[in-house]
Amino acid sequence: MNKGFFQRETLTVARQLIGKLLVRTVDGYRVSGIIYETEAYDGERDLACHARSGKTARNAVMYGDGGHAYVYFTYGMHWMVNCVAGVVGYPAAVLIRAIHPIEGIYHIRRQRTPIKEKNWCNGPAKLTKALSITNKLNGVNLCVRDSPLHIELGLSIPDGWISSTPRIGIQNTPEPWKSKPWRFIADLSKLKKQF
DNA sequence: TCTTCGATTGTCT
DNA sequence: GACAATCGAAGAA
Repeated sequence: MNKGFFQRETLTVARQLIGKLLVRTVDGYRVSGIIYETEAYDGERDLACHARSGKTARNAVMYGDGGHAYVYFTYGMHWMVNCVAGVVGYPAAVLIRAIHPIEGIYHIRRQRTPIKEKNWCNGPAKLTKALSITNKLNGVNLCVRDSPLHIELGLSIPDGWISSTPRIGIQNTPEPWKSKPWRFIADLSKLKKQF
């Protein structure tokens, strides 16, 4: 994807990332999946966003240019991957919550065994495990094909396949942020019929 | 299928 | 010192 794709309103980026292909390159081979669930985190005003208390060493990448990866560690054991949205100076990102595996199934199976196949990539920390995404990829450019992690055009998803709900795992966030319908999720059963 | 609960450590107050 | 943009096992139904 070109950089302009990411330099837009965070909610637009979150919606448009549904159906795109997330590609991880490991030792020259591709491990990838179609994105079908995302969440938008939009600026310092958004009290669910990591940038709510200003710039820190951890969230610095979010303040940079759109089209880069923001990878962080949480719950003492999990990595999460986001696409930075917007332009330099405006902290915003879109969390990738779930993907449908397409390439590199062998790699994914090896990472996720003995978990059942349907649960390989249906959660933000699950897909980072499946694609071997860690803090080493924090800040990488998602717009170039030779990057170890990047986004490609994938499928066009009809609006009718997508629903939006409040974001997950932000129970202690004050309103109105807790209830903002900034989570986008596509109907996986319909998506699967494309293959 | 649903609910509960322990795991485990970087980051910020 | 508290908490976190979660996961997966175990037990109940």
